[in-house]
Amino acid sequence: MQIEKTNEEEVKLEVESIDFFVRMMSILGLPRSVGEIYGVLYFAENPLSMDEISSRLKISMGSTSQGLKTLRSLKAIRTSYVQGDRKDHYIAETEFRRLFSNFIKEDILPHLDSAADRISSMEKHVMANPDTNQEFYTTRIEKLKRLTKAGRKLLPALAGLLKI
Amino acid sequence: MQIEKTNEEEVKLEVESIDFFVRMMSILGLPRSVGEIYGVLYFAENPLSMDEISSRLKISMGSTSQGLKTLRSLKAIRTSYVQGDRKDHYIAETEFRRLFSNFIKEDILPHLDSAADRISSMEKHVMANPDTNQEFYTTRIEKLKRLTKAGRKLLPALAGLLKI
DNA sequence: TGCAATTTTCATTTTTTTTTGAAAACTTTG
DNA sequence: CAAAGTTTTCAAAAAAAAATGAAAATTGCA
Repeated sequence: MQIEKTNEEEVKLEVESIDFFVRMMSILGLPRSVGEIYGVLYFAENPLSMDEISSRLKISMGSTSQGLKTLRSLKAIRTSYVQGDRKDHYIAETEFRRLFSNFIKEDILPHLDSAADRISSMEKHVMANPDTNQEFYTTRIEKLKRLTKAGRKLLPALAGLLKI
Repeated sequence: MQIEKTNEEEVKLEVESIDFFVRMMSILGLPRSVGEIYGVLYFAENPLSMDEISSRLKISMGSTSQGLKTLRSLKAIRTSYVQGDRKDHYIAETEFRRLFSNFIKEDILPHLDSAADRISSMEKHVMANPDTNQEFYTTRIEKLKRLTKAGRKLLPALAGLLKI
């Protein structure tokens, strides 16, 4: 059984942490609950179980389970075995570099892949239509190609630049 | 008066373009209509007026006006004067480098600023509470500082790396 | 194995975001 | 300067996203 958080300042710290990560995650387009959960775990000295998280945040078990799933898939948290407790317990992964790299791989690159498909069908439409201003369209399509190519290179590299 | 788009392949190209940019903008958290408008303008050979955009996309003038406002504030489009027409006309800005740089400046950096405030109040709470595991908390706060500092440096530099 | 504890799923509800449409506010020019 | 054309604003409606909670599935232990 986890000891309750009683210290006033620790509670305030947790509140700030939650707020911080809610904002950060919202930049990445992740729902509020995901930020809240990560915020609680980030300053937790011990691994927390799902119902500890859910009751501290006063959010449902359903939301908590979903949020933990998202965070797990981003490898932003990991489970840790706790002696004599059969619940799963969670710890925040604090290597932001890896966290970002997973986010990019999982949430951004797939979009760039589908963008590539879209671009090649644009090319077909321009080819199929010889009597238009081909040069204009071709130039614009080239730009899109360069954009997605650059994105595909730059974004994964970005995480590597994070010296954190 | 604008000549109607009659060519079948051009219409298909426009549809792909709209789809492409709707997806791209949604990565950036921008609403569908913003992507649609940019998508129409990107492959337009001539500047388009607001009602041309709104009727091609079958969206209301209100949405169109809002979307154009957003795109203007990101400097993703610009107005162009058209002889003998009193409506405003719009052209897509196709330098993605500048577009990104504006997005980062406008939509990301402000969040990092408020993050900095949040971190300094975290520090106050840890200071105010001498009997806790100070080292643990201090280390985690340091990480957040490094993260936001890195973000503030890296993100604006990112746009510069886009050779587009 | 069977049972209680724990976690996940998912239809429904709630909340948030986006769009609409009509009125208000501008602008241009006759 | 007034009237028609154009654009913006904003309350209300619609759509999309997220949270709830209860039932179903899974898990671990006796």
